[in-house]
Amino acid sequence: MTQTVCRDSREKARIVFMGSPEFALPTLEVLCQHCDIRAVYTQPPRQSGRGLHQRKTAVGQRAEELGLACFWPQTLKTEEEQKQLAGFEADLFIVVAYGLILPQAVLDMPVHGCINSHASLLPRWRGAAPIQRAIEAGDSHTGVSIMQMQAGLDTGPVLTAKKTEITPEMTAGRLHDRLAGLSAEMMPQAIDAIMAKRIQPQPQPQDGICYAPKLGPADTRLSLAQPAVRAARKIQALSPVPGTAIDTVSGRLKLLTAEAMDGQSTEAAPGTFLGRTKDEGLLLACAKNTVLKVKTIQPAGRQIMSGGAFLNGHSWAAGDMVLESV
RNA sequence: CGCGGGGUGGAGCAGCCCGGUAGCUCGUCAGGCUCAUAACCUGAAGGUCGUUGGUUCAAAUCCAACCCCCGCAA
Repeated sequence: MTQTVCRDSREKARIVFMGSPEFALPTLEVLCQHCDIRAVYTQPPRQSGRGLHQRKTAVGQRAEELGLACFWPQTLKTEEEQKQLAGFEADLFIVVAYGLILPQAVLDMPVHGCINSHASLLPRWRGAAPIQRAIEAGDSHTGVSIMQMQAGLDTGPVLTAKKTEITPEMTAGRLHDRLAGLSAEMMPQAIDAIMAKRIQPQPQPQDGICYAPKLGPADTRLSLAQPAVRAARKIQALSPVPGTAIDTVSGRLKLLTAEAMDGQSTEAAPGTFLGRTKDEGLLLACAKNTVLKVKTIQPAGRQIMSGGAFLNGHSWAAGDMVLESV
């Protein structure tokens, strides 16, 4: 039995997998079959969530369930950590949303280098929040790129990329799942190609570079003093987590899905409630006479519900200013 | 022991402080009005008020314990 495992292992690429959030899970699952995973690296458990308990990362948790050796160093800059990492004698490091910087010494460690899958069509949206920023910007499409890692932030030459459409109904959550799946689909081929040296990584073009800064506190508050189209994109870009909210006379409302009402206009000031739609939407005035249809909503402390359901329990009348004056 | 909100017919809420007939908006069903309708009118069905125990003549309401859901912050 042990011999069988050894024989299989010789044929499979020996890798170290590095990743942290859910985005990396589908790829981890696939590689579990396709490679000999010598070790999994992830971010250390942190206090998080309600109650501030120590929580493992999604990857840490899954790796444990899969019976994989799992490590969560604070940094890879120390000699000690690097020595351990080198001990796995991996052909390749696979990095998917790991969140720790790999020092040059680590990048140089595996025979075939380090490859990283990134949720955008590079060089567009390098950085921390490519999925959200692509939706927020109103991009018509995005994708996944797998690149050979370099020291810079998502600057390495691209091995392969796959494109997918961003429809108006797309939320960050759904796009996240789609791209996470794409990454998993693409990775085995990319690994085979690089191991066989069948692929020539293409340097990223100098044109079209842009960066996707990580989400911050400012992103979780929505201004209606912008056209409905922009507000709707922002809502979809932050949905379902962390979500973006407005403060109303009925408390804080996280807006989870919305669309701009192209055909409609209003004279009412931004923040005015304009009525409900037959399909359970809630209409709000935005800047420049535009109208926003909020489809789903989550009041603080409550469940997610449709705009119409929310209105059933609140006596908002068309024409009311519902934004809480600051 | 981070801070906080909530569990009431199918949905969203009020009632709780100050115990005493189950309320509102919507949905569903039936009928009516209408050329017609997502509009309007009339009527009906549908609830162990999260669970268990306690106090009381009487508990959705007061007390205790427990279960479940969620927001903030990180």
